[in-house]
Amino acid sequence: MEPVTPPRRVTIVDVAQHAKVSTTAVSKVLRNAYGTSPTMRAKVRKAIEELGYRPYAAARGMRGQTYTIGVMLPDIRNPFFPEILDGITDSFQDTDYQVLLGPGCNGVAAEARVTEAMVDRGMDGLVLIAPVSPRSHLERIAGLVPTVVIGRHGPSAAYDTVTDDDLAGAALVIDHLTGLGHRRIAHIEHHETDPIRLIEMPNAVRADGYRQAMHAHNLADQINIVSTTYTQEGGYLGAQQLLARPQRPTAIFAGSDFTAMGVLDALAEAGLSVPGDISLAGYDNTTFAALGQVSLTSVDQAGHHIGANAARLLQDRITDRHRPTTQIKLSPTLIPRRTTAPPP
Amino acid sequence: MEPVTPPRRVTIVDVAQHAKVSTTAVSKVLRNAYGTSPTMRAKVRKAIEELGYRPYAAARGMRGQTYTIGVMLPDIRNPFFPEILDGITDSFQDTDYQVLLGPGCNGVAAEARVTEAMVDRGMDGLVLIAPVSPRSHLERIAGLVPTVVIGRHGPSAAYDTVTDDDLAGAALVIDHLTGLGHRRIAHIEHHETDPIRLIEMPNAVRADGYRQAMHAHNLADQINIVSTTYTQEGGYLGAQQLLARPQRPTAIFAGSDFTAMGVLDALAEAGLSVPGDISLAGYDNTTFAALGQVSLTSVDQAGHHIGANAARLLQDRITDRHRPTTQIKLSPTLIPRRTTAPPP
DNA sequence: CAGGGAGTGGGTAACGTTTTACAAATCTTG
DNA sequence: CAAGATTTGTAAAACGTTACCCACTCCCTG
Repeated sequence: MEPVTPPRRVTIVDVAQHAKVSTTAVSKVLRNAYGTSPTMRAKVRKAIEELGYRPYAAARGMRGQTYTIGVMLPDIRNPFFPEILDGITDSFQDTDYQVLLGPGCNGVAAEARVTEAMVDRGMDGLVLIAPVSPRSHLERIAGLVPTVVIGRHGPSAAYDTVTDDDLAGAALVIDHLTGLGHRRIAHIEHHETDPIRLIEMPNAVRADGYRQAMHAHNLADQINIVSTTYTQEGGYLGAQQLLARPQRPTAIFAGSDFTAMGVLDALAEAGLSVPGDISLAGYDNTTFAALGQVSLTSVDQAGHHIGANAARLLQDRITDRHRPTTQIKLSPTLIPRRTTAPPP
Repeated sequence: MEPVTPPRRVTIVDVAQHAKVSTTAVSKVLRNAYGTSPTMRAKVRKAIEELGYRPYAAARGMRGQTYTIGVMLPDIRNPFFPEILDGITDSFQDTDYQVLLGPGCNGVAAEARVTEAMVDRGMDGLVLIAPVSPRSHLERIAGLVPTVVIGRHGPSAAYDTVTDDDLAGAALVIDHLTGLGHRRIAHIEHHETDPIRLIEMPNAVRADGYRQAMHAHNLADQINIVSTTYTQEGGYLGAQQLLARPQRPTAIFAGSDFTAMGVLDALAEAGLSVPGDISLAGYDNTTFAALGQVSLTSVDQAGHHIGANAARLLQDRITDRHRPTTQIKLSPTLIPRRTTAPPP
């Protein structure tokens, strides 16, 4: 019923014969290269159309280009990443490049596997979203393939970066809460010990932003941090710890929306109302936060812009590998919702 | 500072020279092919290790295999797909295959672009998750590359399929609701007109399951369907329509969790309590449903199993392209939560 | 001891595209 | 109209890997 063997692919040679030109000519037309007359272009285009020819990426790869962009994203479950991804894919929409994703990178080993696989597949450019790999690995990869890193502070000579201004984002939250009259504002952070990551990882920068903003509002004595993880469970445990401390905070700044979800669970369990007893703010403005039942005040990173900028930087670097690297920092905005209100 | 040009890749030739064997020998070791002595394997392995050699996928692709599996997923935002994806990637974890994702496929044109791109890149196998493309396109692709289709009912001679038993899933919901005492149970479906899709698409099968289950419970006269889309907005509009109809239902079966979120918004706006005034059930058991603030009764498709089965079928088909096709249907389970209760 | 099978290894020709070098044809310009 | 410059097209050589075929050595069997 179905063909026993898949039909042989139409190649550039078939096109050349059909159009009665050389294979070189076809190749030139495909790449919009120099040295083609309008007449020839027309002939070749017609032949390509009639034969349904499509260039074979593997063969192209052998000569240097695969027209493929690899995007590594750490956790496909985080509803913040799709925004970035859309920004990237939209930017490559009208180019010859195809974006492919490397999935499920939780941890250094998995990231290494995926990035190496992308290099092995001859990808023309890489976007690494919020990688946790050590800097040395990122720089090695960037030395092999044009690379843009998203969500990692600290400049590099090897790769361009695009980040959210997490320092400013934390300040937005504290400004908002102090504006409402809060003074006892606690923070739940994602635990970090490695000295380089304390400087580069967004979670560490957010915690730093919290401290700086509290200082700026003369609330240094109210600084109250609990250190868990950016997960629902981390938020749950973190909130429990906060409630066990002597002076109960009137507001909690959770480092991510995921964390905030866990906090909500813990507060409900403790019989506390939000925002009646305690105000709560998150970070990332995920789909969760926008749900009517949740309506969580959160910080919106301009995800689409982040992705679009990364795509632009990558295209620039592909055309000129030796251009000096760029660092772009994008400003977040606060989305006030129903989980924040004046203190009781 | 950084190397001006990326260093030339280590090739199989370098390895062969270093190990003092032929390139053929190296290739054989790499592929665990027949005709290698333990001594030679050791020599080659050592050389590979010392030189840090990695096979170049593009070159392999020219000879037929790229060791790459492509997964097309329609909407990265749907929190149900990660489960499937994990099932797939876990299954390929310990093989030489690398899984890559094709992103952002909303619509027939985008799906065609991504699938073609995957074929062009010489992928060894494809998994298409809930594709909306016409059947003819799916069969064409499957004729070129081993393919497994997830979430599309109806058998094909060209590709294997793995689906949730949506008929049974709908029955689970109706059984649960009638068991609680409900009789006026309405359903919000995703609108579908194309005759083939009415048979093949999961949303259509769910609606059908609703009808059949209502019949089975002698509630045929209570069948009450509103036709919108599987989105939050679709749920919102659908619920509004239902509330405007003469007899208000005591329970709503939303075709997806997304839809249910919109229903919750509309009910809250109408001043109705859940489950006090109206019970609500969704489908997919997404992360949303599990949130403490939402706690939505939903149907869980065994996502991980779906993915794992798809991976297994794909590997089987790669080893034997002419094996007859298989259709696997997996049973869903109901997860009762706090949005369903006896009618008022 | 001839014949032959099993176990090892290597030589070589693809695979489909782009790049480099160059020949032929056409156009400028003094 | 000659001499150079530009345009238009081609032939052939890579790129890194694998498949196919052949050669050689043992060792077994009749």
